[in-house]
Amino acid sequence: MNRSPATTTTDDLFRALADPTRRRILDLLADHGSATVGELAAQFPDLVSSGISKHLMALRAAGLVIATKQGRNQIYAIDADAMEQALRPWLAKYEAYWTGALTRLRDAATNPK
Amino acid sequence: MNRSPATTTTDDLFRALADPTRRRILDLLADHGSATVGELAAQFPDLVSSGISKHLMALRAAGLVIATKQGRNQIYAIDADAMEQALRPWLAKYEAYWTGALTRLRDAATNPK
DNA sequence: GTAATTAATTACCAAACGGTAAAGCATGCG
DNA sequence: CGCATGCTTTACCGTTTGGTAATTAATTAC
Repeated sequence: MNRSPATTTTDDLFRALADPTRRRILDLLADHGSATVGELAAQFPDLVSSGISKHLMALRAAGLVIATKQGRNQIYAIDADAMEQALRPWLAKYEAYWTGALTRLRDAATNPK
Repeated sequence: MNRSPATTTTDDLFRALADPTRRRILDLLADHGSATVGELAAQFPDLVSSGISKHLMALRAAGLVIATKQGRNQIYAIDADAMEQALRPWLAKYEAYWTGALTRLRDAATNPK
């Protein structure tokens, strides 16, 4: 039962991304690589840690994040594959509109820094 | 005062995208090019048209959609620029993770259909 | 001018959401 | 062992959200 959290639906994805605190958690994980609940909670002085825990559960349920237990800490990290796979099909529908971004991405991909 | 609806914040964007009905409205507009409230409402048998109107106002407030009055109809269409400009900065943070998508986008941009 | 059509607004309701506090569960340490 | 630590779960609360119904406004048709 420790399988991947059932495929992330578009619904799950966008519901999870709707909250600014959850997006900031993702940002922190993206910057930091991975972090424990305590480390994350320390970045939110206005929130109590169980609130962070709930947000993390939401992100985990949406499949955007994975947790690995290490001692009594939970190490959280972004599940890049799941995030991409959930977001890409949706993005694909709108890529046609974003020729500007497409060009920019082509540049970035063709001429990686 | 008919200028672009103040810049769309990341918050506005994701809050607007959080609702499945609003995402489906965007899909319909993306497919159909543009549509009136009535045409859109016809695609949602389970919803009453004032509900659609409210969703459209939400999308408009988020800057994802623009409306032009034509007779007694309102013609809605996606505001592609606003959508891109709101989404791109956020996407940029995660592009690094999605090398697969990057490659695919490079192909699409380099070798347009 | 009057009636019909289209959309937006308002008032209201139930459900979902984000937050806290407190209890519960493992795990590590003296 | 007994206690502290780190995190999750539960119970609860106020606010926001998505929905409907009814009213209002504007435009077209008769």
